[in-house]
Amino acid sequence: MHASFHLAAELDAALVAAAAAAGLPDHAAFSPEVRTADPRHGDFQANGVLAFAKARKLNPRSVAEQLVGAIPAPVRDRFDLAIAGPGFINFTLTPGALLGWLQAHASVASLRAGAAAAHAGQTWVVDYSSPNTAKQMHVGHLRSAVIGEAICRLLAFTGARVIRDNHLGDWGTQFGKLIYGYKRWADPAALAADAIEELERLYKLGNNATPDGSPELEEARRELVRLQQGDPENVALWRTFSEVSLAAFERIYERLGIRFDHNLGESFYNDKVDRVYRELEDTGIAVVSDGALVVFHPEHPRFKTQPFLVRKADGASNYASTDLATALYRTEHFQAHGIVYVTDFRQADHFEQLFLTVKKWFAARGYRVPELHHVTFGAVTGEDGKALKTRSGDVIRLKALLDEAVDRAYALVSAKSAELPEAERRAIAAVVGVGAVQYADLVQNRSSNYVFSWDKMLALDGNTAPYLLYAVARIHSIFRGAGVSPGDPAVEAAATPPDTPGEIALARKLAKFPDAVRLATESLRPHYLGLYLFELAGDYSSFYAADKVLVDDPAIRARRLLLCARTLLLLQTGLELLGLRTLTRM
RNA sequence: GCGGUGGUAGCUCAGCUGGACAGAGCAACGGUUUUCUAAACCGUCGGUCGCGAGUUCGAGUCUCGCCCACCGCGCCA
Repeated sequence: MHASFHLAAELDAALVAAAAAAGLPDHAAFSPEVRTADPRHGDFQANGVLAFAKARKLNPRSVAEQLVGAIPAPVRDRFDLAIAGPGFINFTLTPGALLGWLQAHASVASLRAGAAAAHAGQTWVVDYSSPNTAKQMHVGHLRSAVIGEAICRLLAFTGARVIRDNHLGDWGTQFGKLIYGYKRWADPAALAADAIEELERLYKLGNNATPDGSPELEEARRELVRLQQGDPENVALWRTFSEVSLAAFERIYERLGIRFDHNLGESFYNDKVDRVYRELEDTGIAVVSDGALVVFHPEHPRFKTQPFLVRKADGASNYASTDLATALYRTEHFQAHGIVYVTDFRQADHFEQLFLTVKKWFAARGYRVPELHHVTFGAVTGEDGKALKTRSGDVIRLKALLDEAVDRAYALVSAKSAELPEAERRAIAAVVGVGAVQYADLVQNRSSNYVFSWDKMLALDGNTAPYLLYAVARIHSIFRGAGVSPGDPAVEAAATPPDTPGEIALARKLAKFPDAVRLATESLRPHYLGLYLFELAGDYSSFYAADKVLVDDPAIRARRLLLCARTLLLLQTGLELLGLRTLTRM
């Protein structure tokens, strides 16, 4: 049976064709707007008829009737069609069509092939995590890393070549203070034991010892100048700071399933900012103001007076300089079609100015202008509602958060599954604990702030990773009991169409996976996929409670095993897209 | 002052870019296991969608005004 991957897209195309076939006036302007529907009404719904008819003073219901009458047979055969309300067209998959869709999409490769059209042939650079070196990662660093990685995986799944770039904060005035502190108070034993902890201590000492206007601050500045001029001792120190920091970051990234292609920090662009200054001045985009090189955007209500400061009055670069150089490098060297920046909302102005400047600059020089997206997210705040800041004293270390999550998961798995050997319980706890932290960040719409709370971030029931992982584990358990592998072709060929309410609800949910992926990717909001997976796991759990899989009737058994196999495939694929690992037992 | 984001059930949050009676988790209360993993399932309770106007066949969603919270706005990143 014919079974396109993305059913909503197929219906959209069918309605456009039907509008032409029915000879609707002005049909080229008709946009069906097919989307997933409330299950009470159907699987998909065309909303565009109302607006189209209304604008042309036509009767919406009669337009809908003409469209329905002109829908081609291959579509009509697979959906129950209904016109409802003022002029919605509802499409409900028939049981046979559900079976066809499930049988047709049996592997990750098949899903990927169906989804890959969205970004085929494109290269996307994702700039995420990007911590400052010589500092521990704390809970405030979690969101960028977790959301960024999910976006990378979604883009790759939908066909893009993805370049993961960790734009480290490895350059700037803070290194003068750190070197100042290091040269006076470094403790070799502490460095050997926990280098980054010691560097953080030394930075604090250096920072406290160099108040504004003090001779000590002048000395710290001289250390920075020496570093920038290539003084061997300071360069060697700086290099050590970076290596030590990166090694510590890698241990966190490994636990979160993140592997960067590049760690091109700010220092990498040191020798690339002069070209930025030159081209911005040559094109007249930047001007000198109060000694600094700045960009104004006269067409913008605010940025016509609020400057984008690309070079400081003392001639030094800042993050605007390096971000401009970075955008150019990504466009020229990586041939990026799109660049995604995953940082918190406080940098919204910066990126808006950056994007405006890049577009003008690239257009003036004839460079291709990539798509530029700032993926913002809210801050993680303390109980006082204020953002957690690196310098505000006792911030919670990311490592400590993950450790605590794993500890709590271990206690739970030991209580629930005491019969499992300890090593396996440890392994399960690592997946469940870290997954719970990742999922907690991914299931929430990223734009709102939230107050940090151990209990919230480490919750293990409700809409959380363990709920999804548990559904996966139960499916594996069924296949162990059945003695067949998920996706066994002989079993699936014997399947009959879904029949019970539980089977049908689950099958209908499965067929909407493409919409969830599309929505999450287009909007760069992974929580849409997270919510879908939660609903899918819920439908599976209801089905599981209502309909026993391993029954004697071979046809019923086969179709339920098909549903189990496909739920497993989509849950595993979806969780992997979010950056989570899965389990076969828990 | 200008601008950004947010304000939805007791708590934490969704709400697919304007669609059908506003949803979920937690909490509270009640029920389900001699049957594939009860980390589950089923049910009950619970909302002036911050406030007020407006646009629309239709508004939690768009426009305007106001209130509250957090944040940004020239040499930190």
